[in-house]
Amino acid sequence: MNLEPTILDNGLIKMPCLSVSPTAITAYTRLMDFNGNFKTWNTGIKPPCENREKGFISKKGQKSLERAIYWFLYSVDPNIVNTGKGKEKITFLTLTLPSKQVHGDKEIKDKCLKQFLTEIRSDYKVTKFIWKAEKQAQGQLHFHILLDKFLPVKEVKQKWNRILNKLGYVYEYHKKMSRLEWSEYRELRLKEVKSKPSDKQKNAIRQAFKNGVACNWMNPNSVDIENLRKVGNIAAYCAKYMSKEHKGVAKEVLKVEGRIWFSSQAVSKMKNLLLVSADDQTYIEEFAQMLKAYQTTSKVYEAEHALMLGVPVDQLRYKGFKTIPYEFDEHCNEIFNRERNIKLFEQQKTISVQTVAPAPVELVSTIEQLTLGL
DNA sequence: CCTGTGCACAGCACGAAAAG
DNA sequence: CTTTTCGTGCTGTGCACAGG
Repeated sequence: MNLEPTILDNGLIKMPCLSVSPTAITAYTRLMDFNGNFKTWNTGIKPPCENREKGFISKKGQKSLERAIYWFLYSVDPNIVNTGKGKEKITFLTLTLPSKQVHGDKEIKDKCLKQFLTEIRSDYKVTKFIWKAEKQAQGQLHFHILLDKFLPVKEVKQKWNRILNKLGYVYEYHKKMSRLEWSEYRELRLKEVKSKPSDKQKNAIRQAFKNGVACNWMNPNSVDIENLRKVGNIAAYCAKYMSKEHKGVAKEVLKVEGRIWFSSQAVSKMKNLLLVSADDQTYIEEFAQMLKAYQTTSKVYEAEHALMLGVPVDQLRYKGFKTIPYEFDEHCNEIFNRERNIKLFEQQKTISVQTVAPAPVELVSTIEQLTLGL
């Protein structure tokens, strides 16, 4: 694409703009008049469309979910995106139903998920979160939630079970499990193990039975907190895990009624920074220099209407680029009150030069890999 | 890749009231 | 007192298709 502004026959300008995300910078063109107002390309004809939910996340929904995840992680701690440090500041949990789902998806979301979110907001001061609803193979609704605090599993489990039992899900579990003798329970659990069970697994089952009896089967394992310790690229992992596309035939039982995902307002307002060079070409010129610096790598992707540099802004900052990273900082201050601390960035510089800079130039073969997080 | 468009409505925020 | 529910206003997403 062309990085120079061009004047059209109708007097409007095709203006190159930059969209800056934590992980990439993309150049594209927008239509402007001479007063600096954006104009739309289209003719004002509204295309016919049916705004109906499909039950599955769309391609576009996937993209915005991924973008929300990247911005969320970056706002909690830039290191999570840049170097992988800071995992202890977030929680990635899965909420499930301990017995067969008998209510509609909307009802469960309204009565249980809504209340759960309200409570963790007040109890743990959670302000940023993203949730995604999915169905398991048997059509059981469950939720993945990414949030900005480190939560204690035990408490969260009790909380979720208490809330769930408003609809009777814990009591149903209790009724089913308290009937079982140890031998029956063991048999049931061993069915889940595909290969020959190890001693460790056998012990775990025995312990689970003991725990179940101890709490009268009223505290099922309905909460799972993902252990992120061994995950290298948290951002890519979460984005992939949460926004994974539904494969194969769109089965009716796997459809989710109503909202598929949502982010809190604090996350919703995090949008990519838009840079327009109205009077001078400072931003575009710096972007061109950036492209030059990375021209031999696979970080540059050119499409017909877009030119993308898949390098994190902070990394560009350490490379010595100033203007765009500075604007990006200002933007971050506005949308999530990041403390502007030059010393912090100087410290990061020394760390990041070692952890980020020597990264081998890996082959990015697809646009998906390059743009993950946009 | 990026944008805009418009409608319905999910669901957030917040406060207040009710329930425990 | 704390927890839960309810009411209201309003934000912003999903949807398909248009443009570059």
